Amino acid sequence: MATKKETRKKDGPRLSEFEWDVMKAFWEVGPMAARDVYAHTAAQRGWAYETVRTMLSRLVKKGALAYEQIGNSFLYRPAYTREEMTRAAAGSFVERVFDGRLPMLFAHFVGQVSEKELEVLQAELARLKKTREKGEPPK
Amino acid sequence: MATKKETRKKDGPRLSEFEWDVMKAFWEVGPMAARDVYAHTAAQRGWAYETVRTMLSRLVKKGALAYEQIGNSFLYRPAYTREEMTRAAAGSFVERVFDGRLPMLFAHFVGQVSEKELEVLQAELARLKKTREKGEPPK
DNA sequence: TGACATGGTTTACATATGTAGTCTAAAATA
DNA sequence: TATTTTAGACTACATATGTAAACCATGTCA
Repeated sequence: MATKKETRKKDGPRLSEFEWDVMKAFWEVGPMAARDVYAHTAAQRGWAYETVRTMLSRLVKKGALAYEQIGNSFLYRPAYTREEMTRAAAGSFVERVFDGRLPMLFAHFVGQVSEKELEVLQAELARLKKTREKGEPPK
Repeated sequence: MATKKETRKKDGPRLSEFEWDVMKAFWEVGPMAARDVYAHTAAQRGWAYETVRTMLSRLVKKGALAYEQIGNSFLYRPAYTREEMTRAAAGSFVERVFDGRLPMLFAHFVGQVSEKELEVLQAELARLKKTREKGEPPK
């Protein structure tokens, strides 16, 4: 292990389950106005427009979304990348469920990968290993 | 199991973050009375005894803990194995954060494994692959 | 047998979350 | 300019969660 002390990067605020859905919509389609979010999520979630706006407000309040005014319409966009948010969520998940032990996590999930995913994963690991052997710090 | 539909004892109730801590204590040390849980968790969490008991009550109510009376004392024990609970938590996590795509999950975590873990993981994958090639269904 | 331990039940209270409505201000558009 | 669209701010309300106290029943031990 390169470093022992996990440096707390800007992992962003914690998102609730449904807030994740909203954020994912943003990461998928980019900046949106409230109406777009409504169109995008209500279709699958059945949310009322007002509910979407409450979600947006809360996300803005907790700093997960930024917005800029374009004329009368506000354009919201994620204040963090999906990777950053994912890092935070993944970290607390591993901590909570697997006591922070990645091997436990892998042990749990490897059995679920498909044939093809397995091969992709193996290739990836091989590549990662080679990268590390070359001394290049991963990521 | 005669019926086929059989409500396949699903993966247990959803646990909150701190409820996980309580459950982990049980999976680690086995059945406990309230005061044991208090001794075990309060040390690290700073919970009041009453708080521990509230946790226990809620966990019983949501079916995560079972208990049996032994004299005056009640002995609580997990109603699900850690594996079952983990499966549920892991499933919803992968769904929420990685859209249910395991490759995304692996892509996220492989970069965090240490050298040694990497090798162990590779070995495990190789073994898994071989197992599958032999036609044995995984798990 | 009476105090104490132990557990149950109930209550409390703040924050978070899911789900939404209302009322208002400001901007766009007819 | 008047009407419509949008966003904002405030309000609502149930359930969940974190944290705990109060009160009650009953078994246990001195």
